[in-house]
Amino acid sequence: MKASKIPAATITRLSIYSRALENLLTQGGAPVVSSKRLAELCGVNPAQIRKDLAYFGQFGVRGVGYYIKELLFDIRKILGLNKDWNLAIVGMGNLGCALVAHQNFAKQGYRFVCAFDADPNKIGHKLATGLEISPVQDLIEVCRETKAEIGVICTPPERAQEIANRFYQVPVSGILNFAPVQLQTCEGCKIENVDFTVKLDNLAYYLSMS
Amino acid sequence: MKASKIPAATITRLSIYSRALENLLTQGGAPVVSSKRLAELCGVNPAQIRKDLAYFGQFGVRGVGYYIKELLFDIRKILGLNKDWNLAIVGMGNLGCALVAHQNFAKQGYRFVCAFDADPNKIGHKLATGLEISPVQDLIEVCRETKAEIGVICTPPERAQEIANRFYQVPVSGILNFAPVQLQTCEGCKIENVDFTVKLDNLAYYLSMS
DNA sequence: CCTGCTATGTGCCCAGAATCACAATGGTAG
DNA sequence: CTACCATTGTGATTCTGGGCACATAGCAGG
Repeated sequence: MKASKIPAATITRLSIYSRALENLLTQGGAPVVSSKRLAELCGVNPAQIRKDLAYFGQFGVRGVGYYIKELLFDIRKILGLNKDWNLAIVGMGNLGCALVAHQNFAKQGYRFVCAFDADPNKIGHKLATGLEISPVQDLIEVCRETKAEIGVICTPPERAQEIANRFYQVPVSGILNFAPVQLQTCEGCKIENVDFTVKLDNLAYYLSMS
Repeated sequence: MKASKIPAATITRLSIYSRALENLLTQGGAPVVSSKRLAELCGVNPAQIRKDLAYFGQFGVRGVGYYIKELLFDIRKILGLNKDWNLAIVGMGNLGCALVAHQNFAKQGYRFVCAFDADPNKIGHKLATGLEISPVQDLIEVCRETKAEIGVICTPPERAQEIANRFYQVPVSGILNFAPVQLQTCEGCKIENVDFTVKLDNLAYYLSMS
């Protein structure tokens, strides 16, 4: 497809729209939503929403708005969420375990298919979901067996790059990195960082301004 | 100060620079780093770094580079990290507990001073740090007593807005929101969202493209 | 003291993204 | 069937932010 012309920010917003649409669905109410209303819920400009959607086709009805259920379906399809995705997670500390147990992943079709840790005491331990922790030495092999497509890194920062390199060898096509370091990238593997201390630093900056 | 003219992206990058500088410090080596080298570590353009810093003054030595220790100190000061920040956290599920236990917060000067949950079974339970879980009904009162400045929301999405509204009444000056909803904002309170399912959706999109 | 080298600080330009404003169009009521 | 209304889809405009390139300035060596 003509992927590269679409702003990354648009994709991020599509994801946010889908959350809002899900909420609208569970709340019941009218089966239609206008770009104006959806914009309020998402904190963006109405024209922004229409333009974002325009990249992918025409989804609305003029004079009416967007049919919530259908639009949600279409957006999920655009995002590639009409299939399940297999996740491999490394670093089963507090955060790692919390992520595996977290509801939102499963709900969106993300499934943890293998988990790793370097600590020998943790190997073989079963998580709440029944998933068993494997030694990190076996990462490449187990990832291939379980057909992991996305790697999740929850290790301390000094270990993160090494784990990423192994993921590159599997190979996985994407990495979600929770460690506060900038990973060296690799052709064919897309990296997304989740760094909440960065977000906190942002808050600290704005608070110390005013 | 002349806050508003500075791009949000610049602040985010400053935070990333500070991580890289911390790593350089612990690794030892030369006491000086060039914008070129730092740019490699952070995955950005060298000119970008110089321009980001230029918003706040002159920190380098021409022909030499930046003194790591001093630059780190200066950046932390810019970000408002030369003081400790008091955090209040709501929703002590897996994720909430993991955050309280997480090392990186304390290291950067973020301290959890109170914790809340709606589940009566959890009230009074002590966390690993010695922090005791309070009933969410007492949020406003306890936040004031403990001088909480930033609120952290780890509740399910349907509860998040209600918690935010209480935080507004305290008032806190910032909220770090882990729930996958767009919170209604409030004058004087800055909100930062940490939504890793959005990041995952981004990955899913790019992977289903190629 | 002077010359050359290196890396910063910064003015200028360009690209991309957000917003505005309007034309196009489907639905509805009379 | 026709006319009107509401809301989408989109061309044009504006603005923010990133990158290039050069002038500037500190340091080292002779």
